[in-house]
Amino acid sequence: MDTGSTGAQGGETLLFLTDEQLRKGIEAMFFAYRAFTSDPDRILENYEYGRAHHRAIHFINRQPGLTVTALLATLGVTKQSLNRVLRALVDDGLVEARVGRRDKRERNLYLTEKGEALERELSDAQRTRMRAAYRAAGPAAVTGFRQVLEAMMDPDIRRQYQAMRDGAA
Amino acid sequence: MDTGSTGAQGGETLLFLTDEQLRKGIEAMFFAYRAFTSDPDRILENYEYGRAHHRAIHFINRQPGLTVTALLATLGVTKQSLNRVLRALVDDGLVEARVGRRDKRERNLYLTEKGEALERELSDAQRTRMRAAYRAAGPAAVTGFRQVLEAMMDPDIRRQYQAMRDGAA
DNA sequence: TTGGAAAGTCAACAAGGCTGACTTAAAACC
DNA sequence: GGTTTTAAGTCAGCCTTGTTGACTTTCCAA
Repeated sequence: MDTGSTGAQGGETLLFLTDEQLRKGIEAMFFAYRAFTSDPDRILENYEYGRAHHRAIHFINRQPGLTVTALLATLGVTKQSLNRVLRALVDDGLVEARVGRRDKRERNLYLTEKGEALERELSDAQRTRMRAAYRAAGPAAVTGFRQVLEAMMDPDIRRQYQAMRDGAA
Repeated sequence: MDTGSTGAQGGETLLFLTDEQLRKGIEAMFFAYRAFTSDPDRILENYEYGRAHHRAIHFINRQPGLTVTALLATLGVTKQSLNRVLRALVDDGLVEARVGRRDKRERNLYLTEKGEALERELSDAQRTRMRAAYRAAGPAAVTGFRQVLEAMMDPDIRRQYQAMRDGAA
């Protein structure tokens, strides 16, 4: 039904596109992603937070002053779901929601010092693993890694990702 | 605190290990993984199943006859959590749990034809995206992609992954 | 001045994790 | 042969994080 061994343009067999190769990639994604989230998860247990809080903190740190709507779009969850998380972070003094200057309906989100401290703790753990993997695999592998991941994203998100990539120098 | 611009052994600056590069990698993982799971998720909505059922089906298909304990170790969840999922799949006739031949305490898990049909539907969708990403990025990128993901896994899981990789030809 | 957008909130629900306690059957050990 | 351990299964209850639906307040803009 789906052998993957489709004849290539140049007549070359695309061995890296066989079903078996694709399955390996699928499993690698599953196992690697689980490892990737495990370090921050362990840290978050000590606080009263979960993965959802981590994601909010990450993107607020990344784009300080972004609006709730923008964060909603980035995270891909509902307003109600994000609100629960955001309220906890604001109440606990990790995130500040300032009334928009141009448009007073908007809330611009910023990390407080306390929020930045947690962000650093979480991202340090995550970067440590990422750094070890990058170092083990080497620069060429890292380029390929990023290329495949980008190609896998939905186009809208890819644009957003690339804008963020180019923006934050 | 953590500039990432550590001097290399050869005196060369490791640009691919800067904090910024690592953060890009972290975000790429997040966005790509979400896209990666979205196709099967959409299909599963039509049935009464979720991501947990998909994972069980995937690994039973991959290693037919594996025991409940082995599946537990692969998925990294509790017995109670898996049981809920597995019971539904057995009751609905997608998975068969045969009493072990050597050890009658064990249950060897197999997909039924119905189970295989759903597995195919799910993995077709996931492989279609993976194939498009692989094709867009090219063989060299795919090699790098797999290398980084493997390096990111926890060692125990990596061994398990590699065994599965080498086993299923 | 009125329509619509941004934000926030309440309530209820579902999936899928978790812990703890306990049973049954069978293997393994002594 | 009796005891201990292991594999599986189950019940109950809890938590996080997602969902829908309904509704309010504020405020920009046509």
